[in-house]
Amino acid sequence: MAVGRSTARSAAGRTDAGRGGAGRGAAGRGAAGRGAAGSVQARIVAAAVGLFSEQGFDATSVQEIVERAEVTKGAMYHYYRSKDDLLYEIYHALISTQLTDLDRILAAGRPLPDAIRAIVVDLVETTAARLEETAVFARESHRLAGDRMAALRADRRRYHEAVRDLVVRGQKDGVFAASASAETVTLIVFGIVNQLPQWYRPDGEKSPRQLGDEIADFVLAGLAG
Amino acid sequence: MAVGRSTARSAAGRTDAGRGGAGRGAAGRGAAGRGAAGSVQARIVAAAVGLFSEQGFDATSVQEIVERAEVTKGAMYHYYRSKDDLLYEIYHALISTQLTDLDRILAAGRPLPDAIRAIVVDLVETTAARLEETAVFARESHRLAGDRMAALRADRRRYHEAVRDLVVRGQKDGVFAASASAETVTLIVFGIVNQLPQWYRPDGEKSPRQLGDEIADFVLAGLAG
Amino acid sequence: MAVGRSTARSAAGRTDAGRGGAGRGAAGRGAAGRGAAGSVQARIVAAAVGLFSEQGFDATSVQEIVERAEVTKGAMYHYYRSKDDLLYEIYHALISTQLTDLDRILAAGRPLPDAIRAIVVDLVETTAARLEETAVFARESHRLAGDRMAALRADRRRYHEAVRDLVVRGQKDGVFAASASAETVTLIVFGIVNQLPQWYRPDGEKSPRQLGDEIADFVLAGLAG
Amino acid sequence: MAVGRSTARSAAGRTDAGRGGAGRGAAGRGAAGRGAAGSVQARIVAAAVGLFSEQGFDATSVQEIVERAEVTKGAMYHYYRSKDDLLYEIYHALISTQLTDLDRILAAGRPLPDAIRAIVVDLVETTAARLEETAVFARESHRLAGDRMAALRADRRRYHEAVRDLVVRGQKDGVFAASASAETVTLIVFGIVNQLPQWYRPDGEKSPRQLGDEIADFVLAGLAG
DNA sequence: AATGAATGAGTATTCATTCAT
DNA sequence: GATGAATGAATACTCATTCAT
Repeated sequence: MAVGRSTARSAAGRTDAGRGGAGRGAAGRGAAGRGAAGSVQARIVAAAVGLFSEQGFDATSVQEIVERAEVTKGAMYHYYRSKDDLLYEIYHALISTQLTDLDRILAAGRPLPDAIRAIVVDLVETTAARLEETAVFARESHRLAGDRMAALRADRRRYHEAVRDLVVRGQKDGVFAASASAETVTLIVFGIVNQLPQWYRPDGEKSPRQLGDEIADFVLAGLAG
Repeated sequence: MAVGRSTARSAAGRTDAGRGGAGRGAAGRGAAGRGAAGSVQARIVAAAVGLFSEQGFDATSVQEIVERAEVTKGAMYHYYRSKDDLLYEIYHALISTQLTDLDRILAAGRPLPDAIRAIVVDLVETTAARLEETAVFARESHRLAGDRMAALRADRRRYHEAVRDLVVRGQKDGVFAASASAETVTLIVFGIVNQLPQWYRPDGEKSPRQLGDEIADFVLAGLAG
Repeated sequence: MAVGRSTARSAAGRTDAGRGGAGRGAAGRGAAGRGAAGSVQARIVAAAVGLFSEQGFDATSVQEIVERAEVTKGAMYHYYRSKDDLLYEIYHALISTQLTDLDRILAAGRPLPDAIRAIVVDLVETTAARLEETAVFARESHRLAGDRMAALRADRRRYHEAVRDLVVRGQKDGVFAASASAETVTLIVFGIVNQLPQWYRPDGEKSPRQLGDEIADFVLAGLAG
Repeated sequence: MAVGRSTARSAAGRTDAGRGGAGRGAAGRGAAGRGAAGSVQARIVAAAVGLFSEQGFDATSVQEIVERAEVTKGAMYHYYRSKDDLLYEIYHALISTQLTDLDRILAAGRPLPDAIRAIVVDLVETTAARLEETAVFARESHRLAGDRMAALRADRRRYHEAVRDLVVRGQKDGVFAASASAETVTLIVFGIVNQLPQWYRPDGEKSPRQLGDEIADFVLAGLAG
């Protein structure tokens, strides 16, 4: 759904509101006539996420994307200006969700260790729910360079600094040990999350919640020194 | 030097050994005639590592590699069968070094926490010394899939299992807490190392040794529970 | 106005006449709602002329035309069958005006040198007033080849032959020298006019009238031998 | 031949000297195996000139060029960086020849009317010999805009100014009348030449020399006032 | 040991146009 | 009268690789 919202930015103006509601259950001839579900935009983004995560951005051709999405190339370029634009949508959707969660957790004003645990668990859970997006993001993060991506870089930095500040406060208050610098610990935490798609398997025995707790245990124990 | 050894493996059949000992003397001429230092092979691999780490494997053209290496395309294909072959060399050189170090550390038979620390510090140090190789490795690891890369996959798994076994033994002996599973902890450790190229800057204030100790502190504290 | 008349000819069947007289009043609404002046058709043709003259026909996309005209693509295809159709309108409007002027001049029955001067001055003046149209015409004249353009080719030939006949008569009467053939002189005159858009600048110091006289002086001196 | 020389600029280094001479009569397997004559570069340029003059630069696809040249697309891009590069070569070859001729004529130091006649005749003759190149040049001259073309713009301006200066001197000396400005006359002369490809037919009854003299007669008569 | 010409399949993107609404 | 989604063929250009020399 967040995807739908964000794609509207590059689509010619038609938002989800214009589609989903009542009275228009058929969602257009095109969608109904295809095997795949969802709007044209959603199908394109889903196909792109899947392929980018499997093969990498450069190794994925636009041809492959439109074939998997069962859409013509022209249709794709009707909604997205370029292949890069598609990547932007993917990044944007992922970061937006996580930032919203972060703000909610910070607003709750819990004790530091609880806040850290909540953040780690949320990161692990949202990442587990969006393994492919995270894989793409981690692998192609150098593409955040252009002007287009400036807002996303800022979002990412805000998340990073929020976590680091929590660690700093904990070290000042004596709740956390200072053996490792707050910056290093923060980088470690994001490093762990970014690597998750490399090894976490959703069909494994551990639930995302369990894994999140396990990682939070480890991180908090490390912070306790 | 390790690079030199490994490239012989992939030379298209006309390896040094195949040419007979006599021709050896001429090898230096090409290198001396160019502005850059090192043998032709070394220059090619160095150029490839640099470009792969900056732009990714797919985004790097053979043309770019030979231009940076100041070598003709024909020359490159004289030494390497393909662009993939170049990637193999890079992986091989990195894994070989780290496995050799691992064996040395294990052979020393130190107490478990010391061994873990030694491994983490060594990984951080060798990674800091080969940031680009590690960046390539982490990013393009899915390319280990083919037959060609089977040996490398096995090496990597051996390293992984050695570390996990140390953790398991520590948990059995009660030296380490069991709150996080040995497998998860191991994956976390390699995750941290693989992410290092994303944020470690060699010109920063921390030496690799310091950083290695800091990370080892964190990991051991996490293991201590 | 000439444009307005001619476009009716190419409208896809739903011309004003076809719609019935009643609907006429609404025609102004669209124009008033936009920033640009003029009817939708006039805006489209003006945009096309400008772009074709700046970039050439092939280098101009329909998208660019409708953007400059502040019109949707669908609207454009409502009025014009194709991009070629637009070119036809431009040619048609230009040639019609000039042929009308020619007939007026010929009908006046002045002495030969005066008639030649009047024609040259008129050509220079109407060309200066429609520099862009002339630029398009001169550059894309090979597109007059198709069936569609047959009438325009005939018009052009009539103009050419009228001028040549004047020269022939002058040479027979001894008013003009015969050093250069009448055909060559005629081609030279049209060549000069067709090239005008390449160098005549409306904001320069010479008025079209002055320039026309200067060129007529030159041509008549050449004819005088 | 001039074409061959100029293309060497963008070819990888192999000049005509490396081909044409003795001992290599076969001119390479590729050339001998094809129906068309000449080196790969010459065939490509010839095909491009022909198509550009027939259809225009934009209307001509690279595919068409390589098909007519009986060359693969890759081969074309081996020798020319882009389609624009091809245009540059065509312009360059044409302008170079004409400038060389101009310098020879100016160096002869003949009386003004004779010099003007020599220039006009030479322009008409070289243009008649390179009708297609001139057609392309006249039609696509707006492409001289980019940085790449700066040298060509300068050459063209030099030619223009040389002719204008001759006219100015003639007017000062009283050899030529001043009814039309020197600048206008110069523009007229080049206008006539640029338009030549539109109507001159090499299979017609007039030889280039005859036509050149006829045009020179007309121009000199115009100048005499 | 090394060159550079040549290949041909593949790339992302743009195009004029159609059509249901 | 006008919209905008959708098409599919065409575009210029790049690629890793081969091969005769």
